[in-house]
Amino acid sequence: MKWSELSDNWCPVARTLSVVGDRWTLLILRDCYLGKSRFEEFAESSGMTRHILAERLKRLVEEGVLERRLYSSAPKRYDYVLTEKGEELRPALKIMKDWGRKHMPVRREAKA
Amino acid sequence: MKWSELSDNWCPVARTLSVVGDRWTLLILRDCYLGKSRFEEFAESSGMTRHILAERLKRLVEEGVLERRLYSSAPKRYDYVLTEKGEELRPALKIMKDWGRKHMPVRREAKA
DNA sequence: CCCCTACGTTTTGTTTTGGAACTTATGACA
DNA sequence: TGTCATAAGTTCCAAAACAAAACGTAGGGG
Repeated sequence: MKWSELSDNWCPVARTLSVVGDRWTLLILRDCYLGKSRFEEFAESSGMTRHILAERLKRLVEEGVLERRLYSSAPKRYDYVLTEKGEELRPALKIMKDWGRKHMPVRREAKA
Repeated sequence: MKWSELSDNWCPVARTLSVVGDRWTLLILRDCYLGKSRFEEFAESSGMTRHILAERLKRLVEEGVLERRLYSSAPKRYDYVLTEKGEELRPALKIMKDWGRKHMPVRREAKA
């Protein structure tokens, strides 16, 4: 089954996952909730490749979770801000944060 | 960056995603919260391939989210039940369900 | 015997991802 | 004016993940 098919699944969880159901997308949202909005910020913070980041941002904008906003006109620079729709997923990330703190202790040091 | 590296990330959300950060894994959890526990039930309900399902179940058991339980000894049959750790993610799925209902209406019919 | 159930594994080919270099447009500095 | 820096992407190719379908295994029932 493919992503696109999931978006019309009978189950609302599946439809949600058709938008945010991969680790990179959820890490982008985490960064948004932490106040980040720029391409370079997302790339550095999450450790994902620019390739994947660009693709995920595009989908999040298409789905109305983020809004692409011109923040500098010369040179043209865009950033990404949460819509109300995007804000409404914040509690889900909060639960994942608490769950991670409780159940997934850090075992070794990592750079990212 | 790979899954394994995410598990030692400084961010608890990232560590959580190292376990449940893909659509199939979260769909398995959804099925568990709906009361399903058997391999065939997961396979049919979610539409994922048996290959992927087996791999995800294995990881969920390794991470202590599910428990593999012998429910028939002849022939030997196993199913998968939520641990307390797994139960604690239920609220996150609940939020995704509500979000999907509100923001992701079904556009066409789909079989799965 | 032969087919059925049910939890998987194997195989083969396609799609997605990872990693790194490259592009474009502009500002800053000398 | 030339060179470097910034920042948002794009392009390329190899490696990894995935999809689909067949196969394996260990019984049970007719």
